[in-house]
Amino acid sequence: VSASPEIRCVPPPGVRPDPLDSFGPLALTRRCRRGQRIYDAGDPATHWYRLGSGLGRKFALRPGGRRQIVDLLLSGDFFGFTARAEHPFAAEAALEGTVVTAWPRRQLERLADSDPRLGARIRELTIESLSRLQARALALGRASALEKVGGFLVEMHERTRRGPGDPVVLTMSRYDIADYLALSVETVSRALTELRRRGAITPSTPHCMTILDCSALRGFGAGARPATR
Amino acid sequence: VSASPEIRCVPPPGVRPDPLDSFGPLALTRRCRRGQRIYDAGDPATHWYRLGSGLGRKFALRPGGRRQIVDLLLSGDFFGFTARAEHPFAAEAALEGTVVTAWPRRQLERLADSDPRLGARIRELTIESLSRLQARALALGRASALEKVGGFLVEMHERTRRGPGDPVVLTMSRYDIADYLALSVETVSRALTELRRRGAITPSTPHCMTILDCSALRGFGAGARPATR
DNA sequence: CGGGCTGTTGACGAGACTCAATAGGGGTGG
DNA sequence: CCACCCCTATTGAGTCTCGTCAACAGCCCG
Repeated sequence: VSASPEIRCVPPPGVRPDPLDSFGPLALTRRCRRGQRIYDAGDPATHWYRLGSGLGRKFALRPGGRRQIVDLLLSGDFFGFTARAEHPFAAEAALEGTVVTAWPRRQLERLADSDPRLGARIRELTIESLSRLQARALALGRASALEKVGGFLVEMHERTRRGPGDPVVLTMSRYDIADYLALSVETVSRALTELRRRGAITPSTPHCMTILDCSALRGFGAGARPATR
Repeated sequence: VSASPEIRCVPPPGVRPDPLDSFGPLALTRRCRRGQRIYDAGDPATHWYRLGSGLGRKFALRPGGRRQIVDLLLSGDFFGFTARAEHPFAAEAALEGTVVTAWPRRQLERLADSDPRLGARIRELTIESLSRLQARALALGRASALEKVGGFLVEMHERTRRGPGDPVVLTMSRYDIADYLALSVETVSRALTELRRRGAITPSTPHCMTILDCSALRGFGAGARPATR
């Protein structure tokens, strides 16, 4: 946990209250610069984290030098859980001023043993994280680039908890999207252009667009193929 | 939980003892036919499960009719955890005679509140499942088919806990592998042929092969590409 | 004002998917 | 017990998507 200005006991704004907040004295909140590491792959997994605001990315670097983003972290997302003693992936802030809260893992686990409410909350959190990753396996398995990007827009719209008519705000770069979907940047860009051409989205700026046809986004590229059994 | 012959309090053989086993009276163990559903997508998530022996698959059906296997379940794997009230995916036995144990979720959660050891064990299980899915996101993100299939062989070799020189036994069909890696059956078959041709594996039967060059399997297709961004 | 970063678009080629044919195996029913 | 058939696995040929290389425009920041 080597980072810049540290603030104690500061509940992040805009996030619903949490049983974990009652353990404020244990928590350590800090503000990160863009690209700043929260932890590195191989670091001892001493803490659990929650992203307060901004954007984070959990990723691995492939032998070829290519980056694979395993999970994009939005406000309220918990991360850093691992069964092993060391983090298998790295995590870093993807935006300037990203706020991250850290709890010491050992102490929290001890407290959970005496406080069922905390224990249940932690189970809930890991299961939520699990659901996110399952959805992710599905997204990565999608056949076409159009379907991947379309599904990504819907996912982001849902995860940022915006109304049906509200535009999606993509705070991450095209490179982040590409590495998240295992596509090239050019393909992501082309897919967005194509979705626009087909009238599924209307972009105002490159990082903000309105979803016109949500169901189309989900189903694009899903050509009727017979089920392989 | 609508299934054939039900056996109570039968600890599955070949699996290490578990705190959960002390709740035998709660558990319900059953033997499944090949292709038999354990639960369907949309079913109320009333139970947690462990696969005793055989093989299971957790999957989703895409609009196009294509199947995406979200997780392959091996002996000892726990599954069925979800944050929601309903299972987002379906799970079924992939082999004849697959043995599955089910615990009622509500009761287990109540017990976990009073027994820290059980609570910790459940946390551990979900986190293990989490790790498996993260590794999966990585596998699906791999670029080439050769790399996907190579990585799959290594994953199966590790997960079945066999010695370095022991052959990998693939109890699942090529279709299962294809749907797991989001490839077509033909591509999987061709990749295996190519790996054999390159001397990375030596197959005895279609479902059993010896890994000769493990590091090659991992790195295949990882052509040196410059890091995006 | 200049330089690097980001985003978009075009041209080209490699790799994966589809369609198709064939061989082997296991299970079922006659 | 045998024969048939369906399921599984493999291989070939053609098409098409996506990755790569390249060029270019806009923007922020120094």
